[in-house]
Amino acid sequence: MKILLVDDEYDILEFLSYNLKKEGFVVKTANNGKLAVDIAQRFKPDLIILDVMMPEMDGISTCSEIREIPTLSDVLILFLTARGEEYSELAGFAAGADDYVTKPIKPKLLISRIKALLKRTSNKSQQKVIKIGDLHIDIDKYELIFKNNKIHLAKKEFKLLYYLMTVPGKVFLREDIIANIWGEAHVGDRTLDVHVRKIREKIGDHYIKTVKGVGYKFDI
Amino acid sequence: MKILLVDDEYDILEFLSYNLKKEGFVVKTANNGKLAVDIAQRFKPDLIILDVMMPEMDGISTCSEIREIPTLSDVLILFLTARGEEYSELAGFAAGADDYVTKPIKPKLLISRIKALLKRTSNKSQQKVIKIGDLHIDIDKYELIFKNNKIHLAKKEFKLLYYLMTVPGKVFLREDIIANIWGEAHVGDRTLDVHVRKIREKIGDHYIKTVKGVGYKFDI
DNA sequence: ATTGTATATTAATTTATTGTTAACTTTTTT
DNA sequence: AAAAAAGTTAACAATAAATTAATATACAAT
Repeated sequence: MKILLVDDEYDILEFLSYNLKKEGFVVKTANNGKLAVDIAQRFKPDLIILDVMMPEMDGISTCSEIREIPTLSDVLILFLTARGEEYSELAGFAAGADDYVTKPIKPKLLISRIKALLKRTSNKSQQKVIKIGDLHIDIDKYELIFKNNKIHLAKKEFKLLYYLMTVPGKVFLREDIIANIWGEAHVGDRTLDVHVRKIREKIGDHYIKTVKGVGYKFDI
Repeated sequence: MKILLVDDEYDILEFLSYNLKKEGFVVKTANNGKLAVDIAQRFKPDLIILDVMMPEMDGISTCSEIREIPTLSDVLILFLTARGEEYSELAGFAAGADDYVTKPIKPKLLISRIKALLKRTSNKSQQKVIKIGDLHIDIDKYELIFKNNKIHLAKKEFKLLYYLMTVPGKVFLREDIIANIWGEAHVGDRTLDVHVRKIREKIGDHYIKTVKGVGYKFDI
């Protein structure tokens, strides 16, 4: 997976580049919008990470320009914005952004979001119904059936259980779960546990297993 | 599903093309009516999105021309019109349009409408009568029978109940319901609730279930 | 055109559900 | 035994929807 990083600050380019390469991404960088557009056309990245605030040509303009290049029309674009720049979320999505992450950047969060983004576009055919053991979850009906009885789950509970059930047996990292269910929002340390507990109350303890220090997994 | 996009403005073609491709549609574009007719014959799209206002050959003429081509006679046609162009709605439907959306275009709304449109026709066996439990709804007669008694529903109530009944059990998102029943009009936040309540008053509470934070579903 | 009636929408308020946090406990790891 | 991580509980805050009543709109009959 190829990523083009665009930011005017050299330190940030270095820092992110290092972290992304460590994850196995092929990374190229550009320190301004003009250059980014040039490089993008030759490099053909899968994802472009754009800083919103840059001198001369800002991220939004760069994004709009990229979206107009037919060969790049479906590259993913992720914005980096400073917290509190209200405008950028709207303007960014309007310009064709796929996601955005606020600074200061936590590499792990960023990587989590990137993976979610890449995955979202690769598995188009998301499974609508998953059956495992006594459980049967249906995203269209927003319904969970457990031993032939409908169980009511609140939205967050449903999303969480569904997420874990998408790959039974796989351990999902706490941080990935949070990035997926909550996105940006800063959520307290115990919030996820409380939701897990609520689900366990309804379907029993054994389905959702804790992997201490790592995360949770769904298993029979 | 194949879509042919026709607009004279390059920006709009790009913008919509990007958004539609992201949804998994196969998209081709044309920047004038003449070209559109040509491409349509070879591409055989399921849906043609036509801007009404175009120099030389406008959307309405293009639409009429397409409707006269036997192999394209049942392609769906959706118009894009600028808000306030009163005439186009009437003229458009007269020329054989299936739906229309006003600019500025909100991609989510557009996609919602497109899906509704495609579904409506793919369900060739568009059920005129749906029977579920004690209910029996007949779209032609505009009639609802509940426990062998005719129940009178106002137009909006009827459309809403019918929409939910088309796929029993499936949760319809609030935004999709609104896009489908109200279309363009900006409708207040509680309007849908009030209509749901009126239906519930007539057929009892349990048929229409609320899925908090998501939408409503029809279920027995 | 005027009136009456049905229908649709909004606004204000209430109710219910859902989500989050904080404080404390238990379990696991080192 | 200490530290770290997760479990548990209950309080509360936030959110969404239900409800009600008041208005607005549309439509038909006169």
